[in-house]
Amino acid sequence: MTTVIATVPYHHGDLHEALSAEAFEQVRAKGGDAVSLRAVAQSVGVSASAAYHHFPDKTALMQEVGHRGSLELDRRTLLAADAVRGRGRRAATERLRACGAAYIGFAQDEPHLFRHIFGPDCAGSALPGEKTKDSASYRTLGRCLDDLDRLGLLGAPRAGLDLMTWSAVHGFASLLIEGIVPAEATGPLMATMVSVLVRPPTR
Amino acid sequence: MTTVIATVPYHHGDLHEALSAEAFEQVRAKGGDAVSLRAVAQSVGVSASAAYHHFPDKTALMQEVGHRGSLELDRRTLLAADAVRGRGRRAATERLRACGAAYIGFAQDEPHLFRHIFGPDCAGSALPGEKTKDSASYRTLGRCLDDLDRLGLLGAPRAGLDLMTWSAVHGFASLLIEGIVPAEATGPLMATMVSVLVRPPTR
DNA sequence: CAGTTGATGTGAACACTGTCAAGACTAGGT
DNA sequence: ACCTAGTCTTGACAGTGTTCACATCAACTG
Repeated sequence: MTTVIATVPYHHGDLHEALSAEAFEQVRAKGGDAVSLRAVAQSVGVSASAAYHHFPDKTALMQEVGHRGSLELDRRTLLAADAVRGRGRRAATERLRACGAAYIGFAQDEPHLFRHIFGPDCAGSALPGEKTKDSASYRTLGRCLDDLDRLGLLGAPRAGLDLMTWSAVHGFASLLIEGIVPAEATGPLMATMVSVLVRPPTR
Repeated sequence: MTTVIATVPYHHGDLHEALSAEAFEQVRAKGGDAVSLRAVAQSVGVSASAAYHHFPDKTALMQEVGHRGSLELDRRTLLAADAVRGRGRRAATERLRACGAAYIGFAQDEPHLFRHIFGPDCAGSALPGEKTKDSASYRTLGRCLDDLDRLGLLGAPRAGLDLMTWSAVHGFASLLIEGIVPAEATGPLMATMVSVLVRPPTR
């Protein structure tokens, strides 16, 4: 039991944070549809109606869960992209592949979270001000394409390529976690992507 | 109103069909999460528990709704592809674009249905025997690519292109109906797809 | 320091959900 | 005529999101 130095708020400490964190963990484990406000509240050791002093809705709580999830997704793709060093053709190509693979890998590792992030409750209205449209993972992917473009390796005009790439990666991830396409298809998919996007080496 | 000739079953006529059709309509209108077994049963004019003599679960009913939905999706894509006549370069290219646009158009017109079809309840286990993996719309898309391949217009090896194309179209449709990308992006997206897949005319 | 105030908690209640068990009705075969 | 098997209803159970009246406690006001 650590004594908190900072001014401890009223009864619980920080119920908002506690509820949000617990909800996140439960969504991650059981999926958004399977978690109930009551269960989350009980796990935190608080009455169900207490949550309504920190969130207007169950939906609001779930949206915050979605926001946490998308932060994690962004982190993973950025990490994967940054892990590939170098400025040459090989590096730029590999960076794009790694970035896409990380996106898909996240969906594979955390299917419930992934579904929830892009589910109807969260996707439409992210936290105030920010559009999911320009999410960090989208921009990370775009930067990989920029690198290729700078090297003159793109086989098609740059404009629109990021949206297409994101769509393909996202769509494949969705189909994957629903069991519609097998996990073994991930490697080939990214290989096809690269072969379609990147101009073959002139020799 | 078509009169059924076959031996009319017991009390209701064909409750299985009636429930399935009504559920389909409600999912289509309100979305899968917003329809309840009880409401469907009541609309049909029957007690809620009556449904359990025709479906083991609510999930089973919803799966049948999903199946109906995917039949409709298949029909739309096939129709769009068949509407483009001709065997030349222009026709084959336009056919691919039309096929993808129809897929996306379905999602746009029937977002609830589209979400439901590929939602966790339906996608995994379609009706007995058939994998959604080789759905008709997937095969239709593949045939468009075959046409292009026969004409030698594909800029990359044929294998894997269908999966990538499907992923992109499906992913874009998903992002679109969640409001993450704007509807105006549909045209450009399909244009980019074509420009990436189809080799530019040699002149 | 006494007292008001507003944020934060509780418990009970409402209307709803999916699901199940017990019984009523009905159709068809013997 | 009877019985069986299929069909549907009523009533109940546990669980859900949400709201209400009420308790509690921190901090500010006079």
